[in-house]
Amino acid sequence: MVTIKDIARESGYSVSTVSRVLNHRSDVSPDAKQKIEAVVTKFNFVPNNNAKHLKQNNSKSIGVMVKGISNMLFASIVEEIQRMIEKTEYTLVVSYLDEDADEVEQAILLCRERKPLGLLFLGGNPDYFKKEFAGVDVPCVLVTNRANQMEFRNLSSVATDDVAAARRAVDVLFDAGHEKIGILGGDFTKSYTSYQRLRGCSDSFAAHGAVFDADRCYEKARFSFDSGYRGMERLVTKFPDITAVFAMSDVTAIGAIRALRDRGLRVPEDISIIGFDGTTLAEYYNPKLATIKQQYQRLASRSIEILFGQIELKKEPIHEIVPFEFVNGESIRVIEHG
Amino acid sequence: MVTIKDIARESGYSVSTVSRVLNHRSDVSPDAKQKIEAVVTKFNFVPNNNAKHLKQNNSKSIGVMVKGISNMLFASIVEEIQRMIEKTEYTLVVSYLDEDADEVEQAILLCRERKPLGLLFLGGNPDYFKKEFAGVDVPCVLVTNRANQMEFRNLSSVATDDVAAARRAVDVLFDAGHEKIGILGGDFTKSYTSYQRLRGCSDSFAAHGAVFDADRCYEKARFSFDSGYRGMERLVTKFPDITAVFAMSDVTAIGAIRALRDRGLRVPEDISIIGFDGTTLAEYYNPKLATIKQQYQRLASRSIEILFGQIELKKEPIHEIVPFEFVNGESIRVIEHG
DNA sequence: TTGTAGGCGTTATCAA
DNA sequence: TTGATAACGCCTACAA
Repeated sequence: MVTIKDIARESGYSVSTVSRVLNHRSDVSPDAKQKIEAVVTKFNFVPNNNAKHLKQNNSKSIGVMVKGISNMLFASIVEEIQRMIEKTEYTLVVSYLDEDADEVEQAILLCRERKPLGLLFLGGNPDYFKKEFAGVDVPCVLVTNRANQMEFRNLSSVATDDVAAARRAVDVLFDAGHEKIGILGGDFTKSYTSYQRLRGCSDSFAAHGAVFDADRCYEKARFSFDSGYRGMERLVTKFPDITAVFAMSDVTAIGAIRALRDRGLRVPEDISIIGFDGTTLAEYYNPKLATIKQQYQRLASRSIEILFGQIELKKEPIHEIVPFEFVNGESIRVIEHG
Repeated sequence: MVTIKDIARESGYSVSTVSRVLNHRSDVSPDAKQKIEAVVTKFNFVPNNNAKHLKQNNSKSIGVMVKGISNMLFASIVEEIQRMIEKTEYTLVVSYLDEDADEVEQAILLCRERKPLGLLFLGGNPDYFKKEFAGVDVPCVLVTNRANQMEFRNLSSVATDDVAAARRAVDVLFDAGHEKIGILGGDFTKSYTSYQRLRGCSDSFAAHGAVFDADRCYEKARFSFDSGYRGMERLVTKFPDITAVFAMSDVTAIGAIRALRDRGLRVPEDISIIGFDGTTLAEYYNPKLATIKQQYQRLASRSIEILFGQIELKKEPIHEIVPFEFVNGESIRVIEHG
């Protein structure tokens, strides 16, 4: 292995001068710079990151805690973040967690082990934050969930307004003339996102003078095709005269559609469905899935900008709302009441 | 920051004894072990990876080079690998590359920077391997592509037989009575996988006494919905009497189906489609997509096993073929020739 | 079974 | 503008 010492010996300069050249510092003569760079190229030398970071006690890395492996929205956001980070000198350390895992506990572990300069949480549960977040001392951004009610000086958030978005989804169903509406969502005792969206649902029910009975019209489903399928089976069994469903993710919605078709029910003729997230998949599915679109590019870019603002410019935390959008598809039937 | 010295001081033992306990070595008295572990827990101490790896000059990590961000098969494989690696003391360093990027060049960079103990290539181009792979000196496994014709003593492979699998896909279309068959695949001058699958197609054409005219029946499409959509538009334009399409990935196939529907063509009534990869998506799509299923769990598990065999047991490279499987769906119409 | 000391490759401090 | 030297936190001979 070729080290900085080899470069020093070969170029005739000292280790310190080589280090200075490597780090693009100005207090080096052009002459030395040029000679050393030539040797570096010749030996194809790349500094040892471990040594560098041991000395500097940081790793120029950003940790990303992703809650839910099958969550396509998060996959898109990660992809987007990856693309942006590539252009910088930072590296990304991505950790995939279970939908219901304790992300803050994991984050604390990650910080100990990898010393990232900042953290991005894709999804998060405020309970965990309140309980343990004091143990995290690097700048963080909570993405897709709001964190404005928690006053941590190192926690920003970039989120969609889940209550309003879910309410909008259910409003769409009511407006299309549906009254027997079911919900397919996460475990709202564990997932704050699911809880918020559930609130949106119940708001919509209330606004339309309907009674929201979670026992009857809510069924648990994780964010996967398979779980959506099984959740829909249970929902249609306990709520047979259902005419419309709001699924809290596109993936869940698609699993649900398949379950309905396998029972001989058509979408949207027999049952209407609206999803959530607005992933590319929704657009390409048959029927094209009506959904609430979260602007994932925007969520990604703002998260990174805010995080860098906190890391490099020591800015104050910001709590930002990124607008959602209803995207119609072919999965909702309008019922004419006569 | 709490270091091994703090633990030593606090526990009354020396740094080396603490180190021994940390590394689960046997030459420590139960007494010392217990006391030290208590202090470690109390202080929530986690060793500094940089220091550890600097000394050991490796990072107990496995690099994964993923060619193609939107490739759902690769995503499934990565997920599976992640799950298996979690149980070991290794960590994963995942690099996402463009479909047509030079993965070997990137791998060499990664090795310099991160010193992984082994490398997994999800997708790869033999040209790049032949040209530069000699520069990689850690054990590697090429996944989904064969590497048996290249004799590197540190390169194994676990693959689906792309030629046979693609041939099978086109055979299925011929057997269903189709003759005007189009192909939607990658750039076969750059992607070896695409090239192999193209060969399988042409074999099938030959076996059925048909002329394979790539200019007419082949259209380029990357492994994304969007690209499948546009590729299909071009294909149907230049080959208007087409009745069946083999798309070299499920994602491409779904993009293609949407393009056809947007032109008022139905699948499978007007045009039949078969995909490739056998991702969960194919199963949940409407119509359920006929596809060639690659056993991604098996590809993942064998890759890891073989890689660990090379790393830890210094085994010889292996070139393994994992069988594929035709999975029927609702996207192929059988034409009765009368 | 335990402790001492040296070194892994780099950067930072200070002196020249 | 340069160079010598001391860290960074950990592991590992080797000695006790």
